[in-house]
Amino acid sequence: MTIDDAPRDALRGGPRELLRWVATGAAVSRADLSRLSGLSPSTVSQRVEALISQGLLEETGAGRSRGGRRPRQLAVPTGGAVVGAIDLGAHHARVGALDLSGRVVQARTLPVRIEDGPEAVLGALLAEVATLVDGDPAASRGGSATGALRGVGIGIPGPVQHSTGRIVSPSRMPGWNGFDVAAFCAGRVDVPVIVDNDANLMALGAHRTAHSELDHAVYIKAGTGIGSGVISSGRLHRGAQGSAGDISHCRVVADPAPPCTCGNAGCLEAVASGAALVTALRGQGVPVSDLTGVIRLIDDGDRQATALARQAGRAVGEILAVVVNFFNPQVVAIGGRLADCEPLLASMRATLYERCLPLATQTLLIERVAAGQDVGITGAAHLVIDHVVAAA
Amino acid sequence: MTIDDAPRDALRGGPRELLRWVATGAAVSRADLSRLSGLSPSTVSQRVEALISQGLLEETGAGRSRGGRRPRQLAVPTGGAVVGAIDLGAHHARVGALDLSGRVVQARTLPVRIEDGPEAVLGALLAEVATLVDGDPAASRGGSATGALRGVGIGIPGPVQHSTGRIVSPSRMPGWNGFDVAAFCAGRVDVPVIVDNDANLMALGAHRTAHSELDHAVYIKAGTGIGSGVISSGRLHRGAQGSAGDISHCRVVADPAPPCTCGNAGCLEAVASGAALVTALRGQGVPVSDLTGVIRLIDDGDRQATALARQAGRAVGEILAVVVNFFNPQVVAIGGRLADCEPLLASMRATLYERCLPLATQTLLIERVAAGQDVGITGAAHLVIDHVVAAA
DNA sequence: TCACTTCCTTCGACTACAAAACTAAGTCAG
DNA sequence: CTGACTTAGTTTTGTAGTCGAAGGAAGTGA
Repeated sequence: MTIDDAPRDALRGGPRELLRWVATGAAVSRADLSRLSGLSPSTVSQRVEALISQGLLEETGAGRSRGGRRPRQLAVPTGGAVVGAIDLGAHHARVGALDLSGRVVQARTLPVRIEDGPEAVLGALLAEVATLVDGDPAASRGGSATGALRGVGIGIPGPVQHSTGRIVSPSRMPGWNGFDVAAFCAGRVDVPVIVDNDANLMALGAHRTAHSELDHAVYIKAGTGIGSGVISSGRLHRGAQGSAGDISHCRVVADPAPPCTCGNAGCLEAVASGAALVTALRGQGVPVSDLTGVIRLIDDGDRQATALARQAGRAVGEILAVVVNFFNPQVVAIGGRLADCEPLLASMRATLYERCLPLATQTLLIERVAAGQDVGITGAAHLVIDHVVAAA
Repeated sequence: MTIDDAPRDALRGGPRELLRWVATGAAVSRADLSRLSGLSPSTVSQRVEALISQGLLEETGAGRSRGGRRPRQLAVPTGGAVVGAIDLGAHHARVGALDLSGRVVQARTLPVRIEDGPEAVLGALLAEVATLVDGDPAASRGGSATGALRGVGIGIPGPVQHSTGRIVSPSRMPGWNGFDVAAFCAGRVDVPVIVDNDANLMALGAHRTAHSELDHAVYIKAGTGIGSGVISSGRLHRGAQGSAGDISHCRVVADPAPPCTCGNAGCLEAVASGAALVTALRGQGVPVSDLTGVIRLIDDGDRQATALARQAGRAVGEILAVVVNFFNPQVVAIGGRLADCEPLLASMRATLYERCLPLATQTLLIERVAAGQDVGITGAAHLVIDHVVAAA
């Protein structure tokens, strides 16, 4: 199924925004919404009515008075697991069932063998989504229209053409090239399936969670691979081919320049990704098997591992410096498993401050992505919710 | 005076867009506009009426029949020089008077000595604008409301906070730091003055002229200095501080890394700008005095100059590769005086194709900015026109 | 001359939103 | 515990923007 881009009303008083204000707790009553959105009370009432009738919003009794009539409290129906989300990683997938507010109701991490191919992997994950959604006690209690699955969002650790849902020459996913994820899933579930790059989903999740008031943001996902997601004017920027944010094969100075899976040498991914760190440490005779091991070594203060982490941080900072000068975002946040790695973060920060225009870093926030391991599925859910609300 | 950002209706059938379609010749009649915009004939008629009554549009008799009633031709009042524009450069300024369609009515290039300070320079240029506008024969003929000056747009070769019109730590403009251009000009002319970075204006001019149907574009301005302008979702992306596109101090690999005016070494500007080429050639004992001389040498096939141009092209390509991977534009165009320098362009292209994700370059256009020396003032005029139409 | 096309306007209807009036339900001072 | 005031939300009415249908204007072509 083909999904067009996020519609215009995303900003400024659209139903989507009303919903989000309620979901985030910024608004509790119709009066709040009226104040926040600038819409007249009558219009808000009308829209709220519509949202309630669609099951996207509900009344939850009266609130505390503020000196007059008590507000009729609004809430996004919680506990109803109505959105499925899959955040596929190199070795694991985070699968979740979320409610309409974007809150995680149920989630679990599953081991994944990408090399088993798309059918096997996605089939198993979709089954798990179904289990999680059905297993939600609230849903089985109620079971009515409100509790029904409304859509599934999927994040893929590689280039995805969001418009078609097709995977395009991924570097670490043998057997997935050209696979039409959306079409495959459409055959298994009868709700909309939205596919996007994992870094994009992280960006969306992090932005909606922590930075919704900022216009321009860049999120780096540093895990086994390395990628980024871009928010421009409050919306996900996917670019012409949908490959925006894919900085993994940007060249960085490194001596020696390690060869990359793409055939070139000195790619950011070959220097700063989790996979690269594992390879490099092994090459130095350190017996690590995976990224977890590397992170443990760094946390333990291992000299070799720390040096590599610093180098990785510098490399990320180098690329990010160009990005920050060019794009001038309000915030740069780093997520993924390497985000908790202090030496990497520190040298990334240092490089950024050293190499950027003072004007660009003057008020720039450089942060860790806060939302933890559920950012990805949160972002996926938001994408689905936006689509559902737009279609309503 | 403070100017807020381009309003929302810029896209999709707003008065601005109608005007532009007429200005570009894409539409000649109300029927054309209806087809192009998707608006109903009645709505178009109504809007056109409003635009005509504001003097922003006029009827110019009947057109050729296409098998039925002849269209009542529409046109933007031409010949009336109603927008002033200044494109300030390091040594010269292009000053122009343009009509509401963005066409240049009168323009001339003046020598400028930036070091004389903002008051002297801007004072002289504003006077010249007044002369050009008044000197327009059509304006003095008609002289009515239509021919009155509606606004002035100014491009500055350094960082500008577009929202306030203030210059922020420019690297090659001694005495200009912190100067409030908009406030200064507001005291001299009684129409809106809009100030922006010169690269942004070039980007806007080039996009409106040649790529108006593309969503995402990057324009490099390579002259005495080096900068870029970014179009995201059809609109100028200025970023958080308004410094977006300022890639002049991104570091590139160069051996030896030449020192930059900013205090660092190896900045793009210190390797690939016109000023850098002059300095480098002089350092090699070649007696050139300015950029014109360098370009002549390159055109003549001088070995040293060509080698430097190639190095410059590689440097630009290196940075641009990151930008293209990150931003994934539909087009990258290079303008400024160095854009006509073949060796530079060629090695930039080569570097770009070598270093970018195939997905990102697959359909990427890499071009020269077409509009010539008037792109800047054209962009400035568009900014002013957009503002005028929005205010109407 | 008549059917048909294209261009544009007029008019009625619909929609989205707002302003004002009104109902509902509370607080608080005396 | 009563009446003035406050806040919340609905209903009613009005207005602006847009569309669709119908129709007038002005042409072409058989």
